[in-house]
Amino acid sequence: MSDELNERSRRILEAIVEDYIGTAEPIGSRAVTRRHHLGLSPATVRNVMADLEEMGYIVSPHTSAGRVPTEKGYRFYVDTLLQVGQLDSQQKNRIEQYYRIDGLRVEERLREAGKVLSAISSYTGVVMTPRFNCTVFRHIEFLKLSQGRLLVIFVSRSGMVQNKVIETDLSLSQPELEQISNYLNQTLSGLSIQEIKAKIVREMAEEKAIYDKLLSRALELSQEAMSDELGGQVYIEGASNILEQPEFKDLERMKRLFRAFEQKNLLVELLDKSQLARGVQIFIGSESEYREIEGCSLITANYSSSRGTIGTLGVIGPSRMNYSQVIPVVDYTARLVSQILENELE
Amino acid sequence: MSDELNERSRRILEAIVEDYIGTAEPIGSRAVTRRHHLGLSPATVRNVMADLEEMGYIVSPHTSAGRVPTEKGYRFYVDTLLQVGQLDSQQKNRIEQYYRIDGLRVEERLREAGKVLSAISSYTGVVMTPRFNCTVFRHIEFLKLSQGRLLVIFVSRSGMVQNKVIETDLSLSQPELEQISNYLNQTLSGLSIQEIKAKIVREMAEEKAIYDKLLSRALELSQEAMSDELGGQVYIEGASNILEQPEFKDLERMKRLFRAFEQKNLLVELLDKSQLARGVQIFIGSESEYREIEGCSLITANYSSSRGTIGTLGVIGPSRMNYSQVIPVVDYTARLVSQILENELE
DNA sequence: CGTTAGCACTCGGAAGCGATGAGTGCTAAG
DNA sequence: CTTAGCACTCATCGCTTCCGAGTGCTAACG
Repeated sequence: MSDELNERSRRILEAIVEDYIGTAEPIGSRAVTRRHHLGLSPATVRNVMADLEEMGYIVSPHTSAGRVPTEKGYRFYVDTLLQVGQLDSQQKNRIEQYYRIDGLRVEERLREAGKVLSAISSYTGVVMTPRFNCTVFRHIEFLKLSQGRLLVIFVSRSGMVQNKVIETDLSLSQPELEQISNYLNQTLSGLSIQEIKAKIVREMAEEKAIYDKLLSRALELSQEAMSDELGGQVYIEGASNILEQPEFKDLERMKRLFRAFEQKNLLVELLDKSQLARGVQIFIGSESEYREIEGCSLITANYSSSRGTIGTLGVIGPSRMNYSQVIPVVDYTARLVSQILENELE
Repeated sequence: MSDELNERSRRILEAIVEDYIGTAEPIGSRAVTRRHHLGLSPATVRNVMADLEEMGYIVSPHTSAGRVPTEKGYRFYVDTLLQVGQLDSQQKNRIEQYYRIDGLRVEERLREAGKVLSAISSYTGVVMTPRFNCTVFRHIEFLKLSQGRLLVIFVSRSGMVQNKVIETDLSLSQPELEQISNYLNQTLSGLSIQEIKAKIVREMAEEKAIYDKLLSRALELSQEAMSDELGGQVYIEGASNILEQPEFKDLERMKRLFRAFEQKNLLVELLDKSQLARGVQIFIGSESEYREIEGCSLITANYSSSRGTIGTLGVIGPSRMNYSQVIPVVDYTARLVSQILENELE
């Protein structure tokens, strides 16, 4: 596909994309020659632009307007034209400043990261907390709420606290529950949740051989407790920031985006996908397969600790997004968050 | 003040407010006579309207438009003209339907309440979780994160889990921390946080007399742990709902509101105020003293359990809000939430 | 043969303009 | 005190016009 475009066409496409990112207004042939002295006349540029349009990289909103990049255009730009620079140290400092706060919980730090992303990029920041499955066990606690209902509290090695309510037929007294907690805390410490799940299944299979009532109950409870996926919460920060973008003058479009923000499960799916890949990922417009965020792009990166904790963060903005600026910011923030998860917990 | 208006004026003001709530368009003298047969001619109504305007209950946006209620107008309407009906059982059912979900944590239930408020009112729902200070102690747990940093987990009697990170000079081993946890769990069980704080202060004062090292450390830790206000989280649900309201055609106004939603501490302050009162509270426009939510009204009610837990929930919408419908919804939802807090935990 | 100048054409958006009509305040009669 | 009548105001709507940015095409140029 990249053979399709010769050097000149590329430079012109690049000019159009960059100018459009800057101005949010359709770019005409004249504007291209004016701002980038390519040694070409507007007429020549026009010919090239007609070709680019034919190939689907740009479109014109109406006859007498300039051209605007299509998704394909942005994609080509991002893949082959764009070179992402390093963050200058000034911006690095600016990001780091945000993290100089002590005594925060992991959750707060993650939320803070979302705010940073939003503030620096001037779009909207998103952070997905680590999936429970991807964390390492540190501590579990059972508290009896009422007959048949138990509150379970998990703590992961990185210090994230999660809780859920489970219903069970086993009628256990609080002292018995404490025994079970103690037992599990000893035997499961340091294992990943996935390992634990496997272990439980394995031991349950040998259950007939288990005469230890406590053990069998402990297994039953912990299976129940870990049954479904926990976590994967999404923080959306600075949603109002995105309203400054001229594309959201359009009321309808804005409503749709905010609806999407409220349906967080949608974002969870999307962010989950990007968790499989390494490095910075970029979804442009409908590539994300969610019509709700039509015309928007999403730039994500994973953060992780050597303990296996893994989550995703990123920025949502209009497709007309300042990729060259946002990409390194997302990248750097993800690294910083990883580092914090690593260091702060020693 | 209510002497100011005779019966006829009141009925006309009522008509204007109600019609305006319904149509969102300025109400003219003719419209009043047409929709409410008061046995008066438009000319008479005009005279009355001129008086009402003079007194500040209504204004006209421009010469040739009808009249629109002022904040004073809404306030008078709410205070003396409005009679709130009971919820019909159909709506009650509709609300209750939302709560038929099992196995939810208290936090999720509260969030759900916000969604209900939003869905039923078609404005935006807000819920403030109980302030930590207003809960009853159930359980505490200390986990060591790294040198000098401890994770503290609290559970309230209603099953709400909160955690924070504290920094301490005391270097304690995990077993010691467990001892302390156990000690505190035994001695503090069933006390309200406020009682506990008082107790700690009292016992600290007698500290010289304490030779029990464990006890003294336990006191120190728990004081640190409870030092500042926890909780008071605000959930905002259905923010996008409010965008359907014609007043938010105005981009600027909308931005301001969404900015306000992001500054949750602002809402915390506001909701805190209403926590002092009993029953349904109504803030109209600038009465709330927050310019950010200019032109908006807030209807709140407290929920509580006999255990002393207490929080606030409500609805935010434009001042042109359907008070007669929303007030009973907020009231009923608060009761329902109280009941759930009470029952579910047996 | 690629490039460029010239030109006619398109079309969205702003500006101007008058008609419309809802609504008002005032006055005078009932 | 109420109301009918009337002159007046002014936002809104639809219409036309104008402007200019931008295009595609053609023909000339190097």
